[in-house]
Amino acid sequence: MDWKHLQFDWNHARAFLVVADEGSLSAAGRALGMSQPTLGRQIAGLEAQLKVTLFERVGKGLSLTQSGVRLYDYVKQMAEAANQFSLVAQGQSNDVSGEVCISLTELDAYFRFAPLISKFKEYAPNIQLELQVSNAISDLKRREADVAIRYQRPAQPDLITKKIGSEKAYLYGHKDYIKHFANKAPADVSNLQLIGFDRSDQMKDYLLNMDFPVRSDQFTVICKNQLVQLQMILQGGALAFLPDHIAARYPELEPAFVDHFIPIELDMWLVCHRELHTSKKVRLVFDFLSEQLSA
Amino acid sequence: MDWKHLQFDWNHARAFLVVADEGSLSAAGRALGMSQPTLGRQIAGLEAQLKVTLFERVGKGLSLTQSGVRLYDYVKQMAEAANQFSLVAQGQSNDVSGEVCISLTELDAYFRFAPLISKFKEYAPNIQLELQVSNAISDLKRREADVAIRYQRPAQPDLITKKIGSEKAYLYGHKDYIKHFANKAPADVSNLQLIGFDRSDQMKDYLLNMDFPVRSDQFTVICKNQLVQLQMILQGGALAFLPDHIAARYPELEPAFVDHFIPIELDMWLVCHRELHTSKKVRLVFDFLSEQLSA
DNA sequence: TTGTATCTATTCATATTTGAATGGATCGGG
DNA sequence: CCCGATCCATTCAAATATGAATAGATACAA
Repeated sequence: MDWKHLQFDWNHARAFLVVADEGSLSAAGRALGMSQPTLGRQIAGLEAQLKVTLFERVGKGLSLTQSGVRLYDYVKQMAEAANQFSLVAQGQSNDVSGEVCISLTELDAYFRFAPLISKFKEYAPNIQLELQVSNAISDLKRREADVAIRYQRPAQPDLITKKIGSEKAYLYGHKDYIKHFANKAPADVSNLQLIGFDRSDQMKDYLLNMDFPVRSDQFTVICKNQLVQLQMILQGGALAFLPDHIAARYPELEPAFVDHFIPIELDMWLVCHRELHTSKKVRLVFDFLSEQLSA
Repeated sequence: MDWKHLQFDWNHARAFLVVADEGSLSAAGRALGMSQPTLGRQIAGLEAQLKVTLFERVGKGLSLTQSGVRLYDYVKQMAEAANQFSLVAQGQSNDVSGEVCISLTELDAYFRFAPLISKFKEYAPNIQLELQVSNAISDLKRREADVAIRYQRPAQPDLITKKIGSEKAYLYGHKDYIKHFANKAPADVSNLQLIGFDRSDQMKDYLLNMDFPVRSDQFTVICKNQLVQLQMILQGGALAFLPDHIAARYPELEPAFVDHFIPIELDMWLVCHRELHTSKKVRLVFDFLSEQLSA
């Protein structure tokens, strides 16, 4: 490696970037938490060392010279790398350690989160994660979990929420089962077998609304565990609600009555207690999930 | 832009990179022109600020921790951007100014150099270039030119040379002319018309060596100017030597007797006087040409 | 084992960098 | 036109970073 060209003051390069972006020494000083004279001297120092005039002092404020413009991109690149450096370093930091509890559904834990664990381990080796896998909405205020992936925006105003995606849920079934009533309208199929979440009539009502003549006795199995539901419809003989991106992983699954069916729109929310947003470890997990799950 | 993550000491990041690469504080100190205690403190400072242990002090020398390895790539990226920054800055530098004289052939000036002028203007706005366009080998020792593009490696040991490519020269002609003796051997074509460089027998001897029965009277035109030669063979009715990459720009040109012809191999050299290699402006031009012309 | 070479860590005097305070300049609005 | 706000440049004392010197540790070879 050739170090000759790295021997200018890198902090001066940062000063250059921030001053260029902020448009004035004072603003840059505020942005970086340094004083205006310091920034001024750093710019002057860089200009002197490079023998390049970077800014034109035009009355109030500074503006980039042509050379400055040409050089800007490179400090920008430096800054982007520096930013990454700092972010990753924060994850590696020794004082970001401890447990963080995440509440999520079986499907998310199984399909979305499981593939991320090794990445997370690299990202923050000192954090242990505890997964609370259930469809029950855990109470973040009581610290049953630190971060949750939810499909309803929580009403409490003191929770921090971030929408990280949306998906559609259809009635899915094995294609061998689906083809029995291909091209038929739901009303023409009498003894459809369904798998329900619970004993509430929520799912039944939703289907009735779309002119699906559903009777309670058609719910062969009631099961809250979505992974089990999935396994059951893979065997054939019944339909269940499933998010599209999950069903897409199984080529043998097909949506039923696509032409007559209005999919359930589900927004995916990342939720976090406001206080915990000041905790480094929780913020790290929150940011990690936000980055990894936003498609 | 978010400046929060840029507020660590960028020079410390540089220290991290160099120490990681050199393997010891002392070596890094030498490489960077700083003292070993300074590097040691910079590393310690960075570790303290990030709260990440970057190195394990293992007896003599330091070795990266897992976190250090993970962070290395980012400082590497910073350094690459910094390197670019410095290189471009050097070109923009006010004290890199003046004239630089380049000696090159007509073909190179016309085809290779002309497309680079605007790029060079950006690269080093304060340098004026003087082109010495001729096939005559200008005497670099007498400063007839500062940098030369040559097709023979100069014998003088006090010249700096760098091979920047190689090309092959064939006998080219207009395809309408070529097709008159397509599939014929050179010996079967009696009155081939050729364009020669000069009155020496160099070209004739070369052809005779390959069993081309060439007579002096077949050299219809003698002309040192290769651009003129090119224009002439484009009109048809004669053949001339031409480097392949130039001929490739003209679809109407085709090489003659490809099966019987051993192309002339030409190595392309960038040549510079040794003393001048200490001159910033000349070094800049030399590096620019070297980078732009090496295919 | 001992000697040599090379490394890191520490000390301390020096050099550099920093920010608060201040003065002077410029812009925009009454 | 003046006033207030905001900017940059300068000054100077304080904080910080630096290198030479030195001490202690480690590896390697005779």
